[in-house]
Parts: sequence; C-alpha cells; structure tokens
Amino acid sequence: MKGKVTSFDVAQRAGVSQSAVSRVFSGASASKATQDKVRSAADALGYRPNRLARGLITGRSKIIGLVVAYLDNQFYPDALERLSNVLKEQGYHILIFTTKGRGEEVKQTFDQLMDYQVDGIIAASVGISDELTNRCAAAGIPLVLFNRGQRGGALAQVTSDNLQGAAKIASFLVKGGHRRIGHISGWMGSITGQDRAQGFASGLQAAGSELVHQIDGMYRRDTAAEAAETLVSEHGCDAIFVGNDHMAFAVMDHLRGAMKISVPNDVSIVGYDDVSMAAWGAYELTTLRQPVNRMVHATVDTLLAMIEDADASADQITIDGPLVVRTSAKVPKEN
Amino acid sequence: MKGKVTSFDVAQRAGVSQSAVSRVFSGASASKATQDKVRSAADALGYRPNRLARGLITGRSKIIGLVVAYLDNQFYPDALERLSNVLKEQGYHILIFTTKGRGEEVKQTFDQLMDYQVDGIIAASVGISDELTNRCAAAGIPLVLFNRGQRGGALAQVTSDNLQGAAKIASFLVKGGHRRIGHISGWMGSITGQDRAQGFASGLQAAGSELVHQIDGMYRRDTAAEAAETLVSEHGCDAIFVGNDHMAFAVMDHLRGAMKISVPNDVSIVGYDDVSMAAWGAYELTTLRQPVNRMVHATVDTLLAMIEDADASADQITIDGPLVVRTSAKVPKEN
DNA sequence: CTGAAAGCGCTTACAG
DNA sequence: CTGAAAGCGCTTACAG
Repeated sequence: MKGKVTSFDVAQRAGVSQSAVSRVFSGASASKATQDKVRSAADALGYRPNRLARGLITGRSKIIGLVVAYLDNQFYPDALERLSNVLKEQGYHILIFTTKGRGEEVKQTFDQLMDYQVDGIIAASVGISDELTNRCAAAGIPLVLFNRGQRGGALAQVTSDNLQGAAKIASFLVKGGHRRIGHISGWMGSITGQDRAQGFASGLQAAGSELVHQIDGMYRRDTAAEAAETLVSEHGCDAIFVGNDHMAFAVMDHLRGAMKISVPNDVSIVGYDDVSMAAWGAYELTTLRQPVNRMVHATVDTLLAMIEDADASADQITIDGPLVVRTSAKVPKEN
Repeated sequence: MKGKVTSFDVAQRAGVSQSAVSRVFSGASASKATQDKVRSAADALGYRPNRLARGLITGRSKIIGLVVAYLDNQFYPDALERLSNVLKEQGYHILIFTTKGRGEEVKQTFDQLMDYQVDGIIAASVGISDELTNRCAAAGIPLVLFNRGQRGGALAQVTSDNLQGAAKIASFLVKGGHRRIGHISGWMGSITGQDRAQGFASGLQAAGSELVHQIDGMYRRDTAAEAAETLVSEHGCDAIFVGNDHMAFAVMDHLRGAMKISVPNDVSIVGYDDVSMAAWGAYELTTLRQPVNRMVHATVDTLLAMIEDADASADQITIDGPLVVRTSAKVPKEN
C-alpha cells in the first residue's frame, strides 16, 4: 500500500488544512490561491479523492447497478455500451450483474446491489417482483426497467412501442400479400412478449387478416427454430413474425438449412429490434428498429432525475421505432 | 433515506455492542448466543453491512474493474458474462468500462477505476501503456490482460496459444489442397494480431506452402470485407484465414453477397475464436476455438492470487484450443 | 475564505 | 468472548 496518498498528505504539502483540500476537490468554495496550492500539491503527489470515502459521507456512491439477463442477444451488449458511455458523462459507472434466473437469484442480486450502495438500478429485461420493488423503494433506490415493462406497478420504465411496432409489421405482411401468417412470440411471461403478440394479432385483424397460429419462442434459439418448423409444416405459414431478431436468425437458419425453404420466396420472416446483425448479408432481416440510443438516453435521464429528486415521478416512456425493410420478407407491391 | 439501518441499530435491538454485530458479519469469532441474537435482530431489521464502509477500512472494495474495447464482437459479452459469474462466486463484482480509444481515453478510464478503489483490473483487448502499468503497480492494484498479450513487460496475462492455433489452421488449409492462401490479420498493432499472423505464416512454410498475401483487417468488418475482395480478385486466393470470427462473418457475407463467390467451393474461410455465431447455420464457420471458460478461470485465479498476495508472480498463461471443423472450408481428404 | 471537529458505517487491535 | 475506542478517508456544518 505505498501509493495511498490522502487529503492530509496534500494538505500538508500545500500548507493548508485538510478541509481546504476537500473543498477544492468537492467543488465547494475556496480562494484562487488555495485552489492553486492544493492542485499543484495534489498533482505532485498524484492525489485523487477516494470515492468510497466520499460516497460513505455523501450517501452517493456514483455507482449504478445494471442487471441484465441476455447478453447473448446482441441488443444488450449494445445497450450496455451506450448506457455505460452516457452514464460516464454524468460521473456514474456501472456495476454489472448478470442473471438468467428469476425469483431467488434475482433477489440475491438485489441484495448484493444494495450492499454496494448503488445510487440507482437499471433492470434490462429481468422480471422484478413486487417484493423487490418495495425493497428498492424502502431503501430509497430508484429503479428503472429497460426494455421490459411491468403491469400494474407505477415503476419507471422505458420500452419501445411494442403494440404499435408489432401492428406495423402486421400491416406490412398483409400488404405484402401473405395469406397464412404466424407468430413466434417472445416469452409470454414477459410483457414485451405479450404486447408484441397482442399488437400483432390486432394489427392483423385491422388489416383484414388473422393470426393462423402462435407459439412461444421463449427468447430461445432452439425453441424458436422448432416453432418455425411447426408453423410452416403443420400450419402452412407463408410469413412469420418472430418476437425478436435473436430468435429470427435461428428461424432463418433452420428454414434455409434443415428445411431447405427459401426466405423470403417460400416464407417471409420479420424480426424485432434491428440489432447490428440484422443488416448483415447472411440475414438482411426486415425488422422493427428499437431506437436504442433514445431508449438509453431516456433511461438515464429518468434514473438521474429520480436520484436527484426522490419525489420525481416514475416516468413510463414509450419510444416509437420504424420498420426497417430489408430482404427477408416480401415487400408490398407499389401501385 | 428511511431504510438505512446500521450495525448500531442491530446492536441495540440485539442487546449487544456494535462491535459484536460487526464480528458476526465479518466472520470473526463470536459466541453462538451472540450470533443468534445478532442474526435475528439483523433479519428483523433487514440489515446488511455497507460494503463501502467496510471497504474503506479493510482496503478491499470487492470491486474488479473490467475495461473492454469490443463489445460488438460476441466473444467479449460472452467472456464478460462468465467473468461476472466466476467473480461473483468469490464475492467480487465488476465495474465495467468500455473504451474504444487508445492513449488518453484509456488513461482517464484508469483514473476513474482507481477512484473507485478497485481491488484489481482486467483489461480485455485494450492496450496498456507502460505508464499505466506503473501506476497500477504503484497503487498496488493487480492487473491482468485478458486475450491480449503485451511484449516485454512482466504483465500477468492469459491468452490462447495464438502461434500454435494459427499454425494448426495453416496445416489444415494446406492439407485441404488449397494453393493460394491469404490472411486477413487482426489489428497488427496488437500482439494477438501479430502472433496469429506469424504463427500462420510459419505454419504455412512448415507445411511446404507459403503465404500469398496478407492485409490488416483492423478487427473491423468493413476493412475485412474489402481485404477479402482484394485477396480474391487481385491475388487469386482460394483460402483465407481471417484473424477472428467477427471479421470472418463479414468476409463470408461479402464474398457470397456482393461477389457471388461460393464458400467453400470457390474460397475457403477459417476464423478464430469460435464464438457462438460460428455454429449458426448461416456461417458454419471452421474456426479455432478459444476456450473461454478456461481463459476466464485462469484470469480470475491469477487476479485473485495477486490480490491476496502482493508478491504473487504475474503469470503469463497460454491456453491451447482445438480447431473446430465446420463447412466454411474444404476439408482434407481422408486416405 | 478557512480550520478544527464531528461524523459517514464499518473493522480491528486493545483491555477486560 | 466481549465492549469501548480508534481510525479508514473523506464532507460539511460551525465558528472565527
């Protein structure tokens, strides 16, 4: 522990009190002369304030807990990177927790999060029980849900407009002349899965069509691939809306590979998210773009507002995204 | 700040001293009776020790800083998730920093890392200057390089055996009957890029062949795609070893898409990493597997050893991985 | 503006 | 085994 220089060391070298040192680093008032003395002493010594000590006394750790479930879905690493950058600009950093589980594991995760005295929590697509919600509230720790809503609660959340987005896809598919349209949903235990499914079904009806069949893809590649086979072989689908891009890739692989089916000539596929891979040559997936950047900014804005003002309202923000048309689905004819 | 219960609150309720409370939670000796009293009081109050306060006094934050550059290469989110899990079992958590930059930005990142009093740092494929290395050493913060070596220094690092791995690929390609073999390297400013290139060239020679041409792919998709076009069109390559899977996907997309070239009938492609997508139907990429799990365990073991014992040697660990044969490259004939 | 002092929530010698 | 006390490195009223 050689390198440990404290504010006392700096004070001594600068010939001022330790309080003075603290003041210049915490941005409190100090005369120009003091500032200069302190800064040059600090530079000479390589001093930097200890955030833990500061956090202990201010009650602000400047740490945001991020809990995320699906790092294999490229949407999340992408969001993570942006979240990290936007937060960094505001002086916050991310303590990351990955958890596939639900229930007990999530609970432990929250315990640990709180042990570190995080200033706020972002939960990306993980289900939060009411108990956990209450515990955060009791501890005064703001929580915002990223890309996954929760019914009932007054939880802060930012999602894309899943209902509308799915409806856009429905309309696009119907106009594209598809007759037998199926849906492989996201996990129906998630609001996201439910909303996209519902928006899609309503959209189909609004366009004068109907949903032939729907299977829960559980956000899993293998489940989705199997579902695609069932939809095509048993239900004769000529178009499938898949609940997210991650599953859509698996569907395309399975259709083209094992089943020798041409996409989009035999079956059209549409996804949801517009992750970077959707634009790759192997897939060229038509999909609904989730505006990650705007979602990230909205999330950070909401969270920081709640941190700075405990009475800030828990916003529920819905962000609209465009349909990105590529080649994985037949396109409506111009006329 | 309602929910803030401290060890004093617990002590009071349990009818013991605050020291006693601390002892049972820090695992120091305490009688069974005291333990019981404290635990039940703590449970009733929902008490959990404040890690920041504990860290301040023990000098152990239980935070590991992870700095990572390429979250869009699936290798890293995957490694991140495993790192997080393995570390969690040991009571550590990850404060994550993303940085594309080199130089000044990395320096700032390290400043911030140290502000949080991290117990150790894992740098995943980011270049660390000697100055930074020295600063970590001075501060007594162990640093281990993950998946990227550094020449000269005595830095702890864990990488796969890039030299040998690339040599295996060379041998495989020559045996596969390829005549004009090219290489799109990883960024040649990185040791990883250099080693794979060198191992490949030597391997080719050892197998009685030679490298037709090599282009730096910079770990970028667009650069790699362009390089592939040059290698095929101008140098007549019938096989290309691409420095990592992430670029290899771009190469396959470009060859098959824009250039209407069949992989592997016209050109064989081999990658490096074996990220999960390599197994996907759209690519079925033949590639050298980096044993992420073993690399992660080795990284954590080394880092924790250095944290626990400041005199622990800075291990330089190299882990061997197998060639995973799929369909993106012609396979040597049995005989 | 500035310094002395209290205190954030803990751990850990030190006596008993 | 247990409690009183000092101290980790800071911030922030409080006097001057």
